[in-house]
Amino acid sequence: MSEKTTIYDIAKELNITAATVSRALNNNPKISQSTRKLVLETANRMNYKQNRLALALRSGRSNNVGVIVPRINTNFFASVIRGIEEGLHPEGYQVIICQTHEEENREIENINTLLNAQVDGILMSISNLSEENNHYIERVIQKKIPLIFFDRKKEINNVSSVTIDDYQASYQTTEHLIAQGCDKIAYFSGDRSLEIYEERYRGYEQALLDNNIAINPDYIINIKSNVQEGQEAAEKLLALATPPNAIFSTSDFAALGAIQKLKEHGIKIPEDFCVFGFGNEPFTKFMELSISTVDQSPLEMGKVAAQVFLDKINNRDKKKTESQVVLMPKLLIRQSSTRIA
Amino acid sequence: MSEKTTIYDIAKELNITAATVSRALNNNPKISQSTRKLVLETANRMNYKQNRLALALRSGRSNNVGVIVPRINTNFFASVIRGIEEGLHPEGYQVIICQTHEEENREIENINTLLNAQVDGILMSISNLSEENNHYIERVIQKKIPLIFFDRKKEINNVSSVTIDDYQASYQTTEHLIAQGCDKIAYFSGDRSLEIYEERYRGYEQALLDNNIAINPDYIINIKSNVQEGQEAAEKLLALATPPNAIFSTSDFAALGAIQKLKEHGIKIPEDFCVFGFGNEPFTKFMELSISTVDQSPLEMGKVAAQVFLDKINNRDKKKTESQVVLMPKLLIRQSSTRIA
DNA sequence: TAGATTTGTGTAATCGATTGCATTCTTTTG
DNA sequence: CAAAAGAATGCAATCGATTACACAAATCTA
Repeated sequence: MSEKTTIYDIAKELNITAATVSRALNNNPKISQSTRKLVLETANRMNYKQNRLALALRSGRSNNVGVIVPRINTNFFASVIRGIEEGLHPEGYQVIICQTHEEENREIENINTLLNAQVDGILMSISNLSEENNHYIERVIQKKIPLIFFDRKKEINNVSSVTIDDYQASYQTTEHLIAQGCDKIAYFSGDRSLEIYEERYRGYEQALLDNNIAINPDYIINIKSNVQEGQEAAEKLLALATPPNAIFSTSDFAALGAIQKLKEHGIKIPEDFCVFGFGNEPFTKFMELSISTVDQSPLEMGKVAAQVFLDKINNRDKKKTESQVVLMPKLLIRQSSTRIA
Repeated sequence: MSEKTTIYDIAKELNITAATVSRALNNNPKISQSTRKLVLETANRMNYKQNRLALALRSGRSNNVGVIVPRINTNFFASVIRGIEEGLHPEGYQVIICQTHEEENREIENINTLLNAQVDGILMSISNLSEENNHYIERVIQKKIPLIFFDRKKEINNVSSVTIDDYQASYQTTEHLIAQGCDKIAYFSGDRSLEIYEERYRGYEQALLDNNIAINPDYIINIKSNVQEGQEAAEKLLALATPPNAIFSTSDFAALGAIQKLKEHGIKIPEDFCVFGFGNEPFTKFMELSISTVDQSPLEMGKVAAQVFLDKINNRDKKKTESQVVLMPKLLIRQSSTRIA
C-alpha cells in the first residue's frame, strides 16, 4: 500500500477530485483554505511524492539535462560536471551523464539516447564527430533543444559554447618559456582537427614568430594524453642533432612522462630544460618538482555552461540567444619552468 | 514540423492506427511484413524517436538509475561512476548523478529527488545519514526500489552492498610496515562513525596486537582527507617525545602532506620512515618518491554495483536477493615503504 | 460451402498530473 | 428579491506509448 501514492489516492481518501488535489498541491488560489490544508496534511500522511514522469510527459519538460563527455574519470571533466551539477541542481534540474570514450558512434548514440529521454538540454564536450555526421547535431537544434559545447567545441550555428581562450593560454605560455631563456621550444600537440588543439598550436606558432624564432617541425610532435607518449616523445627529441631546451606539452600527463625521461638522461629541470604542461591535473602541484601548467578552471566552466543553458531555456522565444563565452586561462608558473636566473 | 514526431503522426501519414504503428515498431509478430516495412521506413523518414517518458509512465520503469556520492570530482568516485555507467549503459539505463557534499540534508534531498524522478534503483555511497533519519532509507526499501551501497555502507536490512575488505587492507598494510622494520606506526584515521573507517582502524589495531606491539594513542590522529591536515598531523607526531617511524594514512592526500613535512625535517623516506597511503590516487604513482597505497579498484566496484542492481531488478519476485559483495583490496607497495635493506 | 482458424488491425483504457471549461452554491448588487 | 458576480469544485481532454480485447477479412478444414 505504501508502494505508491498518487493524487487519485488522496482524492479518494478525501472524497474529492484529483483535479482539486492537484490544485491544492500547486497552491492554486481558487482552492479554499480548508481544502488545501486537508489535502496537504493527507498528502503528507500518505507519503505522497509527485511523479515527475507524468508531469514531464504533460508539460513536455523533463527537467533533465544531458551531459556528454569523453570520459568522466579525469580531473578536468569530473570538475566540469561538478560545476554543471552545482549550477543546475538549485534550479531543479537533474544531470544525466554519458561517456563517449572518444568514439564517434558512441557520441551519436548518446545524443539519440538523450533525445529519447526528452532532456531539456544537452551540454557536451565534442570529441570526434566528423563533418558528415553534423546532421545529428542539426537535429538537436531543429528540435529546439538548447545545445551547449564546453571546452571542445565546433563552429555550428545556434550552438552556444563555453571555452577557455586556448590561443591566449598557448601564446602566453610560449612567451613565458622564451622569457625564461628557452629558444628551442618543442611542442606536444593533441589532435588538431579539434578546435582547442588547433588554437593552442596557433598560439604557440604566433608567439614564436613574434619573437623571431623559426618554427622547427622536428620539435612538433603529436601525442595522446598519457604518460607513456610523453616519454616516447621526449626520447625522440633527445635523439635529435639539436635537441630543444624546453617542452610545452598540451597534456599534463605527457609533460610528466617527458620530465621522467629528461631526468633519466640526467638533464636538470629547470636549469637545463623547462617543461610546461596543460590542464592543472592535481599531481602537477604535488610533485617534488612541481610542474608549471595552465589552469582551465573547470569548475567555473561547468557553472558558466549551466548558466548559459538556463539563459537559453528562459529565453526560448527570443531569437538571438546564442552566446560564446570565453574564459581566461590562468598560467600556473611552478618549478618546472622557473629558472633561478 | 520536424520538432517532434509521435506514433500518431506516423499513423496519420499511413492512414492506420497508432496501435499498429506501435506494434510494428516493437516487432510484434501479429503485424504483416508489408505494414511493418512501411512503418519502419516512414518512422525513419519522419525522424521518429520514441518518447521514453511516455513509455516510462505507462510501464512504471524509467530506465534511470540514481547515483549518490559525496562529490564527483575525486578519482575514486569518478571512477566508480564510470564503472557503474559502463555496467548499466549496455542494459539501456541512464545514470543520474547527485552529490551530497557530505551534508546530511543534501543526502535526504537527493533521495527524495530521485524517488520523484521515478528512478528504477539507487546506488549510493552514504555519508552522514544519522540513525534518526534511517526512515528515508526505509522508504526507498518500502517502495521496492533496489538500493545498493558502495564503499561507504550501513548495515540495513534488504540493502545490498559492494565494498572492499577494509579490515584486511588495513591489517595487511600494517603487517607490511612491521615487516619493513617499523615498530612505531602512526595511524591517520577518518571519521570512525563510518563503517569503512572503523574497519580500517580495527585492522590496524589487530595487526599491532598480533605482533605484540602496544597501541599508542598519541600515534592515532583523526584527519580529513586533504594535504594540509596531513602536514599538521605529521608536525604533531614529530613533536612527540618518541616520534613514530611510520605512518599509515587512510588518505593519500594526507599521506602526501605528511611526506612533505617529513622531508622538510630532513627525514629520509623510506630509510628512516615509511609512509603508506590509501586510495591509489593517480599522483601517488607519479611522485619521484612513489607512494605506497591501497588500491580499491573503483572501476571494478562500480561495475559490480551495476551488476548487483541488475540482478536485483531481474529477480524482483524472488525474495532473497540481498547480497554483500566484498572486493579484495590490492596493496601497491611502492618506494615510500620499501626499505632497500 | 458452412464453420472454424488464423491473421492483421482497430478500439479504448491505462500510466499520473495538469488545466480550460463547465457547474454548483454563495454572496453581492441594484 | 431577482439577477449578476464570485468562489470552489468537478468533468474531461491531454501528453505518447502500450496492450487486452474485439472484430473483420482471409484462409483452411471437413
